Amino acid sequence: MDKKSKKMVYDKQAEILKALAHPVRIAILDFLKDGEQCVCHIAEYVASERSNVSKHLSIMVNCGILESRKEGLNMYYSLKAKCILGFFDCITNCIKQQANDNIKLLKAI
Amino acid sequence: MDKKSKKMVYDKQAEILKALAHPVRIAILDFLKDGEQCVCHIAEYVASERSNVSKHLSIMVNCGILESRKEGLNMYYSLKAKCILGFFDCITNCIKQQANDNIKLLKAI
DNA sequence: TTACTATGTGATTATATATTCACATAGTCA
DNA sequence: TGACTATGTGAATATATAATCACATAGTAA
Repeated sequence: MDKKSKKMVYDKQAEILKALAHPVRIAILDFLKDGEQCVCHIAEYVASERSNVSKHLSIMVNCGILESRKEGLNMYYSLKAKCILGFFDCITNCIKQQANDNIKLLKAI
Repeated sequence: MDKKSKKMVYDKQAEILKALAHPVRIAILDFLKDGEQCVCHIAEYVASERSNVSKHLSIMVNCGILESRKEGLNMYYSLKAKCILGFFDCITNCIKQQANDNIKLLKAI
């Protein structure tokens, strides 16, 4: 792959990772892991304004992480890219290892 | 888990995802997938200033994604959390699906 | 129709992140 | 020692992202 194509791929990959890299959006993904939810329940779970939650949701829909369907007045959002749930085991391991390192450091002081 | 603990976990997870969510840092991870590299080679690969690359590297070291070792004048960086490489298959699938959707849309117009 | 509800959008402001440049540090080697 | 090289850091600036509020839209139901 040439340099320009690689740059394009890195940019696109970053776009998707950016769409994941926010505590509110991570909370949403966690909430959606067991199935679709409407915006009002999501907003309640993440304890944030609905308009703000709408924006977070649209960021994730736009990059293909979530999908939505309308039913009456409600919009239901669900996880489209289920493989993303697998990321969190790896991330949790990083966090645990860091925490253990800190404990060791603390004992050494 | 109570709300406060959940919030802490989401924040920490976001911190790690943020550390991944940048095209230069993704390029670095891609470059390091086959083994350690010194800063000068990394800077050359990602085509960015060394001081800037240093900062990107320290972001990833600080959250446990990379580790480093010094040899003479050079610092060698390597991937510590190898499981992160697995993320990119999932992300690439999202990108492919989006691209296919766009092709369908284009044909429909 | 009118009043109501859930959701989305645009403008503004606030906050966080990235880049650049000048300089500091640490190690190498004549 | 002094000149050199690789790397890191701090301050300033530039850019991107998030939150808030007021308002718009679309569907519901009297």
